[in-house]
Amino acid sequence: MSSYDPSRIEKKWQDYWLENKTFKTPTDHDKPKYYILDMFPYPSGSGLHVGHPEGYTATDILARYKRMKGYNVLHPIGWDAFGLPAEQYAVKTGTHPRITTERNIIRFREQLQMLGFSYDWDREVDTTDPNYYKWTQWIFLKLFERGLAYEDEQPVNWCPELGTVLANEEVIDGKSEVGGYPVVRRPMRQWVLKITAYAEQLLNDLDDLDWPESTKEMQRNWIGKSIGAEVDFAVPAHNEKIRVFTTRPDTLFGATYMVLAPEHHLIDIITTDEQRDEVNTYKEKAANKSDLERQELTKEKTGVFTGAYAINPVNSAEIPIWIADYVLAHYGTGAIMAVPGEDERDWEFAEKFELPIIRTVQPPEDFEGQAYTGDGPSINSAFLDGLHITDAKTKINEWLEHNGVGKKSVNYKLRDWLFSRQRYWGEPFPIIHVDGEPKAVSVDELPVTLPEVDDFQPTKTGEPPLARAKNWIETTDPETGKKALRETNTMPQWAGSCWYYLRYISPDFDGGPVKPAEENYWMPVDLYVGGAEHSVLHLLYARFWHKVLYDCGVVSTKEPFQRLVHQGMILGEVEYRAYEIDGKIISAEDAAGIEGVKRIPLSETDVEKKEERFVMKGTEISVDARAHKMSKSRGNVINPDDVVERYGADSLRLYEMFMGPLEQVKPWSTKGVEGVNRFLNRSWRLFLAGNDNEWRVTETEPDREQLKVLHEAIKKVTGDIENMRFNTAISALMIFVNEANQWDSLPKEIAETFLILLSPFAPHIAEELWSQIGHKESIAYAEWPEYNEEYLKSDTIELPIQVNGKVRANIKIPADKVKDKNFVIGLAKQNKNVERHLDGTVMIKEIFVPGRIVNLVVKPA
RNA sequence: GCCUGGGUGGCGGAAUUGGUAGACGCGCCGGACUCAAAAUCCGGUGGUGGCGACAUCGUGCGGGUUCGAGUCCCGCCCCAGGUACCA
Repeated sequence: MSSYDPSRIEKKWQDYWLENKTFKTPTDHDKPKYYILDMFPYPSGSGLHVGHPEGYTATDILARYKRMKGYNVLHPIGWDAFGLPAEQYAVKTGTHPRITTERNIIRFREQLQMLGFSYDWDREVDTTDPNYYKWTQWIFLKLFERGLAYEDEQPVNWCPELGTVLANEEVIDGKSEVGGYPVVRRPMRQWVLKITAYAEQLLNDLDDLDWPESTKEMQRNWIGKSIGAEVDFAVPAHNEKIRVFTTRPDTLFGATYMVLAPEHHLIDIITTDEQRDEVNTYKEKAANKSDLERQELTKEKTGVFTGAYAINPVNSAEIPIWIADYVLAHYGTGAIMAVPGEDERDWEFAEKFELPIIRTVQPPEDFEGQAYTGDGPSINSAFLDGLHITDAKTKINEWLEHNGVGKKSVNYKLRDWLFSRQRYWGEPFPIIHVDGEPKAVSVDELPVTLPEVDDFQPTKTGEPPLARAKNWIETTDPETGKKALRETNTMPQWAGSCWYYLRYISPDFDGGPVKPAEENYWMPVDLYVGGAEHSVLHLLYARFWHKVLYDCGVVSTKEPFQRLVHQGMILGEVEYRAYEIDGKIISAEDAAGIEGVKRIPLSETDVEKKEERFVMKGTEISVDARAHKMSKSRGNVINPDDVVERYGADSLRLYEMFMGPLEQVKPWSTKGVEGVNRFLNRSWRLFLAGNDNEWRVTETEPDREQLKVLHEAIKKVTGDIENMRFNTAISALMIFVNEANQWDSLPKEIAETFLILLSPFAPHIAEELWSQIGHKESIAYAEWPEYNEEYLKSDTIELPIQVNGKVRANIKIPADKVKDKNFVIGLAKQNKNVERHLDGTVMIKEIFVPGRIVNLVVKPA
């Protein structure tokens, strides 16, 4: 036996778990189940970073805990392996993305196994595996059959540098998220999924989910439901009408002009000859602006008059029609009625272009602003006068419907999902084009596999890379024997991650994406842990697919993920920086916005805290003190491999959980890792101590005090794991070890229970000591202990005594007397310090909370 | 601007239903062991005053409710993440 040496024991147990398939998912359905899921990683070339093990350790602790509590646990992992980096690497080097991807997966798998996670490695899924994407394609066909997948010409973000189209979410500040290349808008034939058909369900079903409120709120805002009305404004000169959507139909009498989005289809028809040049120029400018530029210029409203007039249906007033880019083509009907009196944007526009403003809601007397958006009685509104907003809306909606010029209407911000990419490394669409019409590939021909190509770049004409595979594209329709062309777009990375949680349930099933009997048992996912950056897109898309699969009868639950938790980001170590200019150090607050300022790194010993800020030691010069996001360019990335090599996987796991609450953003501290490593050393020495590593576990009966210490730990650790408060659970284990270190020996019963408590957090050391005690079986299925209330009781209880709310003494009360008010207060009054504070006062009130506190309220005599 | 979190020692963080603020860890200070160092062990550690017993201040700021507020209420300030002309 030797001292604690993680490098010696960790590999040994990892091999043991793999060989014995310790964490194979049970196939019986006799016990309660617990499905605990991690967001699967994209296997990038740079390997695991310390952010991955954070969420993965949390779920692993829970998985191990639930197994010991007698649950059947499904805890799988896999690879979200389609993606742009492998493809860009292929374009550069000619290496097939499959090669890169396989290499990265091997590395990721090794790294995850090195951390001792209890995944069932027989259920690994890989989105790039044809046996997997066969079912991604199958699900797409379901969408297609149901009319939820359609082709459309859409203005898309074309990135010439990458030679591909990017989704909005991949474009940041007008540049590509990957590489930072410029992006332009260009119309293109695309596949689109009709997620809007599920808008209402996606919104309503959020209510019953145990998710962070912020995430639910973000999804609600993204869906963006608003209730209002559609109103038609006639354009008599052209016998046309313009439909608008408004949330304030009650303000219709205040609509003094209309505005169309520059892309609106009626503009060319209604524009008068005098205005035509000006309108065309404006349209052209708007079209050439990127989304970003259009947003940037929001401060100043711009617009042009079309020369045309529409008729306000409520009062037959003739109002001018303008175009302006503050009206968005893709929201509502792409046209608005402008009500400057009650809308700030319209007010601003009206003022600039000297358009009339009529208030139709009476603002309060002290109101000094411009547009008034609050509630109040209607004015200048004929039959609506006097009614407040809600009633006015009801009445006008009735009027609109009765007169056939409008009706109540619901509108969503959510738009259909652009689902195709002009890339190689993605799932091919199971679609052929016959006579120019898209047609589903029959199910028994799935999967449609990726063809080999000579080059991974798009073609010169901008066609996707698959267009290079001539033999693959040209095919025949087996039904009609006609010539057919395969779809050359591929699916986005989201596709594979939309349903992977189902494939884990029956990874080898060949009758569908998931085996019904198994699905019925395992779904829904009981706990899903992953980054908050997926709050909207991944989680919304996956919910959408799940609902479609529910409607197809493939799954039995309406929602996939019952409980969701986001782990917080881990930042680099805290850095201290001074600012220097021309050789002089200046205060951080003075450095803002000054050119040529250099930032000088300082060590912790160079700085001190002065009131609210950090300064250079002995000066008034303030410095920056903060932790930053880990990034290669900053050079503050912590590599988990290095941490494991120095301190072992158990220390890394323990530290990541001990840093603070899981959900919180927190800075890394190497000293902190050393702290938990010391704790593991101390734990080891509970069992093996002294120079000759004497075995300290004895067959003796534990005493009362030892049981108390142990059962306090059981209670705290159990409750904390249930509530995912791992940091305080670890602190309870530390308290136990600190106490136990003072004992002469360690009774076996206590030793074993402690190891069980420790094992979800630090499984390698727990297995090792468990086997040294003499167990032949893994600790993984040991029974989780229950605490016994009896042992937690003590003979005396310390009770704080307050006088006027300030603690003046702590007194010891025999346990059987704690509820005896007279006894306790009597004892309290005898305490010297209490007596001193009661001296010369009159008692007003005696507060007695049994076992908690005594507060004597007095006033001067 | 809006939405969602969050401000507690030198640092990461604890604190059940409103009931001893600062658990646990880091760092720091002192001591033991050692020729010495590392490792380890023991003790101390919110500020101020006091030899001490104690006293006093203290959970972003200003009010309030309460016998009692980090926790509840009202009004602000600051930080982080998300989002942005959504009619």
